[in-house]
Amino acid sequence: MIDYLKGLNERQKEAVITIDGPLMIVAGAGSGKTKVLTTRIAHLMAQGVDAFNILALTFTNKAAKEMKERVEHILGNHEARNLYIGTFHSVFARILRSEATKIGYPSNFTIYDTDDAKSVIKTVINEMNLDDKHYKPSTVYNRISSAKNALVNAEEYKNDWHIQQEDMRANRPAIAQIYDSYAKRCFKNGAMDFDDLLIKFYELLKTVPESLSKYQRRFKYIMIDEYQDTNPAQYEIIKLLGAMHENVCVVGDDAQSIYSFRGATIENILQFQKDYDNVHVVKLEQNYRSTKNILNVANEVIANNKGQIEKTLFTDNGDGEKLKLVRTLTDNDEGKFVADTIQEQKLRNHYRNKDFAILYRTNAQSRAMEESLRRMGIPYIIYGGISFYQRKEIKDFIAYLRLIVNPRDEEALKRIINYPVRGIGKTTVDKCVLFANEQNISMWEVLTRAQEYGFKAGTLEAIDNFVTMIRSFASMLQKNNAYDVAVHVGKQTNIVKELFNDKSTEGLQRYENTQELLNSIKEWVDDTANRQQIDDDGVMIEEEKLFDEPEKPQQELSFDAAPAQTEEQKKLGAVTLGAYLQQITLLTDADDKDPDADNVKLMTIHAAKGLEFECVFAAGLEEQLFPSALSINTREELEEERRLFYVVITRAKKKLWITYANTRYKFGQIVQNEPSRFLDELPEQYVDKSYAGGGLRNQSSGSSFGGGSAFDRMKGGFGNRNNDYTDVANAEKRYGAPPKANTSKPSYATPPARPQTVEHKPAADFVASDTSNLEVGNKVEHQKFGFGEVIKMEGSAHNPIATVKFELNGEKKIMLNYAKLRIVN
DNA sequence: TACAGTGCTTTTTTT
DNA sequence: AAGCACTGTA
Repeated sequence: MIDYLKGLNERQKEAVITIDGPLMIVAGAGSGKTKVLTTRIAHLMAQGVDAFNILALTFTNKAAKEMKERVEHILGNHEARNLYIGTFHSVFARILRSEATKIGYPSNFTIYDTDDAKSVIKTVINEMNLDDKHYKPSTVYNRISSAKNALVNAEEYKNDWHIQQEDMRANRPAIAQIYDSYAKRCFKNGAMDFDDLLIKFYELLKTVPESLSKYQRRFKYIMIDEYQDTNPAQYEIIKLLGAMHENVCVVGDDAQSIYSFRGATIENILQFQKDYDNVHVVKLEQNYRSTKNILNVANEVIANNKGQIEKTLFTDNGDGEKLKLVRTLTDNDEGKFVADTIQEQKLRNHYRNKDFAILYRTNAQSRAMEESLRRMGIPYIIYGGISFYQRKEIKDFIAYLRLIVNPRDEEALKRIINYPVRGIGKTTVDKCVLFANEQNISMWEVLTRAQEYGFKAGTLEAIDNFVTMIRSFASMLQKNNAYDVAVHVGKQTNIVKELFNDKSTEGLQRYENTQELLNSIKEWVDDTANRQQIDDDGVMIEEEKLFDEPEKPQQELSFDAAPAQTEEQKKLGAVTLGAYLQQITLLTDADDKDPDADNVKLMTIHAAKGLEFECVFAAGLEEQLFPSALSINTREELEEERRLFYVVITRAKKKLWITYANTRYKFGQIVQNEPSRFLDELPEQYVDKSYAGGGLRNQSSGSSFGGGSAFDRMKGGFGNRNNDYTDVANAEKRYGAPPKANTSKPSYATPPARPQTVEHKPAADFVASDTSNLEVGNKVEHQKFGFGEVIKMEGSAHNPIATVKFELNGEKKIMLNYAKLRIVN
């Protein structure tokens, strides 16, 4: 075993060896939080605590996986596999899978993602004859979700005066009713949405004493990462689970609380100290991640927030470079600047692609970045946005699988009942739903008893065929693993073939996606089976059996009297389709991307929480965007935006660029934004300001205005101002002369002083030479820098870079793909 | 019933 | 810009 206490500082050591009683670790950014958590788990186990008795809740699946691996590494054995580590949602889903029947759900309950949930809400709204333009499913969903996260059920929602006032004011008084119907519909469908995974688990603990005591006894040590981002539902669950042993350790940083929109509240940190006596508090204030310059800026920025736990981050790291604050004309120019700078940094400082992250406030900002990176041939990967599992073809495929496992899943059923087209159209579906509602049975049941409802012969036959097919699939579940079932379904339904026959580019892509889905199911089956192998060898014992007498096989709510666990099922073990589906919805797309792959990472700041990168670009620092226009109405909202800014700054280890554009596209229209107010908060002594009028690539302007580089265009005539700056004087003071506009185009800014260049006037007949054979010693003429001599060649064949010593302007690195050089000799 | 074309809306962040 | 719902046509 590694001497794990070595290499910890005093505070970290304190946090690790304090194992009994409530502990709160206030961990500043980059203070070695993960290290402390993993070491603490290893320490617990080294002290003889059984891994089965340790529960660790993380914010992402990725963090859970990493934690497991690191504990394993420290201990040098595989005991860590037995730890209960995962996200709140996945851990609770797993437990609920074995306990769901106690609260009336089938053990194969479906997990609805946000799209499914909204779809159900929409159905409910329409059935209530409400206008779904006014009662927008997404608005209603958010409202319900907030309620759930605060442990407010439909009944309480209806009776809460304050909540009702809010809904009245928004002229949406029916939300309480929708909430009620929605909850009932989900229950009837045997489905839980994301929030249900929390509140149903809470309900289980509250209403089933055996379950409460079982898990209280089991989880002797509880650890919670990213505690500042927990919501009241999670708080209450922890409180219940930890009540027996009170060995609850929470780790968080109030300065990084950025999920209040999801119901998270910093109150939980204060409440924690009130709820337990003698909370041991440890502050980790030494930062090991960033340079002094970066950290100083971060500290000053966050100091603008009022309420916070007092702490001061410091570091022994070097000063590092100043931060670069860069303004560009457009969002496209911003993208170009970022791509150019990455290219330049790779060559100059030998960085790899994976050393860079481009972080932004909204997913929509990725597009401009993507285009530039693609044009430069820089490999990148985008996190977030539409995940793989949200693609239509994937959801369709999975809907079949869901229906097979849980025939009450009405969302899945409606999705595929006529896909591929089989003559069960909208009219028929509507009728089925109506019958189902009238008789309070599931839509599936209506289908199985279709002959009772007087459908036309043709329709009846179509329904019959459909039911027969689904039943035949379902009969496979007991003997076949998830992969085999999926392959069979793909073949029999013709959905794969249909996509295969679509020879359009999108069709091809969709076909490939279904193949990828099948591959990933295969991978999951193999992985899971492997882990089972270890069970058989006695290293690991699966699931809850360890603690209680074996439970009675649960009544399957699926198909006509499903038999209890058979030998075959036991042999099949954990690789069932049901088990597969249970985890699939909870996967983030970050989970199946390799973080070590050598590509530039693009993601929102939210998604970057907990990560670190050598070089970071914080993009889009503009009013309306960051801080978001929607979050500037209250101090609380604004402070959360500022914390978000703090988070992005503290992701950087070595270098940080902060960029913003004068104009950018929004909903297909150009909008003009002021620089972000947060830029005012950057202390000048740590920041270099500059202007990138299109970066190095001013020969190939791809900017939306066409013709010439941004810089060139700027030199053109300026017309009338037509912008609506509200704080002109201040803006000028900060950022130089005001943006101006010519008549037809948006305003341009005058750049702050650039590095001095002695202007060179090229000859009238200047013609760029072919520079593919350029070599050291060549004399050249550059359009702007004048005459010089090539002193060094580097870069790759398709992106050569020459270092030229100019007579008047000194040494410059010239990217030959973009610059025009005339070879003189 | 199925598809094609048209107009309309888009809330920041996510399990 | 783009996706979606709705309308009209075959």
